[in-house]
Amino acid sequence: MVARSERLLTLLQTLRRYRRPVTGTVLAEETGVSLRTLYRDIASLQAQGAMIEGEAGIGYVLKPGFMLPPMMFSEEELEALVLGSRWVARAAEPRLANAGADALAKIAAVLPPDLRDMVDSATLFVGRKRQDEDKADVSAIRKAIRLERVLELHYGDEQGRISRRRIWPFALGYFEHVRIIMAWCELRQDFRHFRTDRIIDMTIHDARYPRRRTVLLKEWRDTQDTPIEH
Amino acid sequence: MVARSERLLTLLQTLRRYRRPVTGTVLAEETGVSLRTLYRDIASLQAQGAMIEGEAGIGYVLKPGFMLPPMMFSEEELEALVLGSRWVARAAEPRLANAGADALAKIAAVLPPDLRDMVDSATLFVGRKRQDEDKADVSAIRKAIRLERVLELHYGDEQGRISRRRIWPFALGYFEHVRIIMAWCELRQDFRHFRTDRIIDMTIHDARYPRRRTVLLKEWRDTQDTPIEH
DNA sequence: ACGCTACTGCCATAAACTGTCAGCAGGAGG
DNA sequence: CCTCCTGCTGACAGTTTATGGCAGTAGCGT
Repeated sequence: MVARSERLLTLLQTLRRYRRPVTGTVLAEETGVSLRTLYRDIASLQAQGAMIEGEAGIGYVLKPGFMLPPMMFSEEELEALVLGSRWVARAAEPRLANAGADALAKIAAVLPPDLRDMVDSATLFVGRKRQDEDKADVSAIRKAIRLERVLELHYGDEQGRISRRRIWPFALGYFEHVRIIMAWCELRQDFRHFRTDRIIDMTIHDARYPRRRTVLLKEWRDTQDTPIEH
Repeated sequence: MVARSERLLTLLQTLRRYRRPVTGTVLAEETGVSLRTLYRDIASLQAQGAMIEGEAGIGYVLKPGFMLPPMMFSEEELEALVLGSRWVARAAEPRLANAGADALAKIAAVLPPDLRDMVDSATLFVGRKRQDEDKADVSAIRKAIRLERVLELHYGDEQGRISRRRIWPFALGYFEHVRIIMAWCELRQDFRHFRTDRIIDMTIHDARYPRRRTVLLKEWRDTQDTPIEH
């Protein structure tokens, strides 16, 4: 049942062990299969995206890199990967940054639609490492964003004035040592951001807010002078 | 030839579309296959690590998350993923940080040995985003590290004194706005770090340095008071 | 008790895979 | 130019595997 796919993985491993070109005959012997079948296996791997180069008179070479087998990631792990790749794409040297952007694009390409917009709304800012502890339940905020739920906040602003607001959160950002919720504020009828460490109390309403998170995100981006994405 | 694996992916997609439990009969119809075969397909997916839960009288539910199909990553893309995951593991909120560490472990687990030590030596520090432009060819440095080659530097120190050194580079780090090479310095017979923006000129020698990069890395870690890895 | 459903074993049939043989094409070396 | 080595494709038969239908067991909810 899994004989074939296992053999393909073995073939990749074998191919990676050699640095020099390897002839199909050798590969056929090592994988315990006929030459004809090996050619078909190579074709299968190439069809699946493996960067195998074959030249007549030379042999096969696997371009440097690695093929990840099918892997299960939880939603949070996926978010961590996306977030990390994006950070690399912004913060690293140009060459590595490009690699980060490519990796991100590859992952996003195979994501189903309902997870793909997480790539957009995962985070927008990047900052330093230390995080202050605050009482706001970040996973609850994340959940509210995912489910497009109205969030009611008791919020203290810069002058210490406490207000009560209903907001439509659509993204969560990291900036310096605080987390920031990007949201539409029902009170101000405009986009506002809220520092999670200034949240005194919060409630997630059952009601969905009347607009799509992705639309809010896009409109918010359009209001920005300097686009966040390159 | 790929009919089966494609069907399994379709099955995952279908399973993810529903939020509620779905009966096997429905899934069999949607994937165009008999009920018996569907049970076998489910078993295959579970064997490959998919978190599918089936309960008699209820149906099937896919636990939140996503199964990545086999994907080809270049060495640099892989490095970007590793680097990004590590950053998330260190810098993000605890919950996301754990997810980052988990994702990193999952990837490292399936990496062949020759790529796995890249997980260790990829980078050690994390800093802010802006990078100064400097003339040192970072990819060349990376290559010297990978091949364990002696690197000869014309290097200007803090006081502006120019020295010439042969070093054994074993890791490349990011710290604040500069990149730093971690290396064994032949001149000082000790571990030293070198800012890439202070490199005036450099040459990669053909000679390999006489020790293993991973050993140097481990020894250097042992000399640190505060361990870098958690 | 009843209906619904997940799950397993069995078996005949259909489909895919595999190996052998044959032939073509392109690079390396004489 | 020729020869050798190698990648690559097609055709065919033998083998393996996947599939579907059937029967039966067990768990969950009403």
